[in-house]
Amino acid sequence: MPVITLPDGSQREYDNAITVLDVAKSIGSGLAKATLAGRVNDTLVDATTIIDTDATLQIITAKDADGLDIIRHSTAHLLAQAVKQLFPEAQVTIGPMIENGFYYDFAYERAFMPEDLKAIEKKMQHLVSQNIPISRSLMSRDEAVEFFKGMGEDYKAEIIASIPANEDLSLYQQGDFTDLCRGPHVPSTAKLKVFKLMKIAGAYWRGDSNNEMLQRIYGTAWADKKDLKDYLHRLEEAEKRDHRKLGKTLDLFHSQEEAPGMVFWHEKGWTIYQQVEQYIRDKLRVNGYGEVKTPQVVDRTLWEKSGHWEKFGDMIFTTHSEHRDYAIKPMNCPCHVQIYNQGLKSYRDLPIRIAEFGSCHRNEPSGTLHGLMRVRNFVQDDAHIFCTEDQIQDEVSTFIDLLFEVYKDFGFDDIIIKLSTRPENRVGDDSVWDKAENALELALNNKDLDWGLQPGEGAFYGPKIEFSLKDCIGRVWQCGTIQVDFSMPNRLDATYVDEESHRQTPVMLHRAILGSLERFIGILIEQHAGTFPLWLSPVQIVVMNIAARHDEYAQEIYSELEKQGIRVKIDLRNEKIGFKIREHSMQRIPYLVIIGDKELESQTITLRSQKGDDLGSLSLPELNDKLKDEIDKRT
RNA sequence: GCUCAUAUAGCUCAGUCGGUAGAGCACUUCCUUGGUAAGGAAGAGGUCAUCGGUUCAAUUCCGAUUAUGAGCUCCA
Repeated sequence: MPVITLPDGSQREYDNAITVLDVAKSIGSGLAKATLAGRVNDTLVDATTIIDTDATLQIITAKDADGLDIIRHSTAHLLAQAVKQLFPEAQVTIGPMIENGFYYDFAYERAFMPEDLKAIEKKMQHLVSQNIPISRSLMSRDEAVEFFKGMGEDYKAEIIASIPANEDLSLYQQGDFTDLCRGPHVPSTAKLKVFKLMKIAGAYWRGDSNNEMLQRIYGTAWADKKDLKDYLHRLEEAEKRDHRKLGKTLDLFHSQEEAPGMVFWHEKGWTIYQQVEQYIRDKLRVNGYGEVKTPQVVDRTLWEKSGHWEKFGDMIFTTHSEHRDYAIKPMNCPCHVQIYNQGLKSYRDLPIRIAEFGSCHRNEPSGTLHGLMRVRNFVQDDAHIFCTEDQIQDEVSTFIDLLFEVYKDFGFDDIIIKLSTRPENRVGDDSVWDKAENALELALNNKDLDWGLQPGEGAFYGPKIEFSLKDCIGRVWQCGTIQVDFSMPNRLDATYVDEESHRQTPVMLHRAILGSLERFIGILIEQHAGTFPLWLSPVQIVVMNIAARHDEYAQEIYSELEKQGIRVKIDLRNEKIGFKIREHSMQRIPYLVIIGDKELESQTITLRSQKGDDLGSLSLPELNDKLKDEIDKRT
């Protein structure tokens, strides 16, 4: 006699054990039709699951986030069924749902082609129209291994074999296709209507690059057609913001075959770069950092001593001269320790904060290069803080404040924070790790920040906090970081004298806010879709004439603005004003100044915004004030 | 680094089922001096990524290389 409690608190009593779907039916036929699954006592289950005791129940439909997840997961199975029907030799592996959709990995001797994708999608549609019921059954582990081996599904059998023997496994069957799965799934293929296969890509078996490569088919799936259309539209819009595309059309930078992973900054791009660098330089100065500059080519023995050679040797560019091997520096920290080591340091000197915009080279694998986001030559807003263990928490806390201040100035407030703790392979005593991890965690909690834990993801020398920003396509890029390092100061013989006159080893904090300036500018380009706020705009204002008789006055205005330090250009070309406005608007110039008879007569200028608003006529001092004000506010 | 795809004018892209290529924009010259997102005309511009193979003939077919793109793996 189960009593079912619904989310609104109402209760229904049934004479016998009853399925989720039957409960839905008893509420209404519309709900029954929409039912995809149920949440019984906080556990997601199939619609066909039988409830035989008192329970709370939420009917899951496509309107619930969980419902959409289930649709995506079930669509992955539908994809696998279609592939097996079209390519019986293909072996299935795994097929989870992901953000916006799903994928399924197959092992197949021949590469799937785009035409195959079309055929598979058609087959999927066909399976949907057949309204094939999806049913769940249980099997012991060993039975399941035999079952899949018998079907020639070696990968599936391998997955199952790695599950503890005493566990029963659930299988989902839809027509001629059976897959191992935890579920839940939709009750029949007819519930899956809105999907699209997106692309084919390689993916390593079990995510290990030592294993063979499988073929992954990505798809997107939604509750209704409008959502799919919106999603595809979002992708199109995101493509327009692609920093590589904007970098070209806005003449910011380029790269070419002779220097893969390196950036040729053009005048306009370099102007942005310098604005960003100068901004952060000022921030560091007023926050107690001293800026330094260290060599780019340093004998490899230093890198051997620091431990980088052993761990990252194959990614370090090298050069040699007179029988000595040098590394093109992949990072600044060992050099900063050399500066720290000049002269004896007292505990009274700590903390010492050393900053550098040092050009670093890392020979990143060719397949990972990506526009400005992943390059082989980059500059970080890098700094190292040498301090005592007791000073760690204060330094971390102050750093986080500074980081948020900077991100805010750049218009970012959606920041993802992750704390990475001790990995298996590490240096240093556990007691020291305890102390460092606690310091980082405490600093985060004292600020009431949301953060995620990444156990085991810390660097070999210490735990770290990572701060990431999302780009326009939802890709997450790590920018800021603060890492505690117990290893390098010791390896490179850094010491200080404590209160009792004893030599101690300082702790070193590695920290960056923007991370790679290259990557950060890539994110800025996408964030603003190329239309930068005035303070970052490479060209802030363009002065243009209506006709040749206005040249002299236009030139005067131009010179005055230039004297004020405004990044101004002048356009006196023999073109119609509409043509010039179009060109400069497309180049995202924030303000356009128009000079004609009217302006010449009244000794004013007419101002037009990038968006196309007519801002009326202003005197030169008024214009200067307006620009200065906006630049200072960084809006 | 791995899988798959791509590489044609400064840019965006057509095209050649093997017979040395075309558009729009940009560029140059001339006309036009025009008030808020494209005024008109003419002209110039390409060893079809590189190297090799097949062929009477390769930009086109095949192979390798390099770079780029989408993923995977990696990221001090």
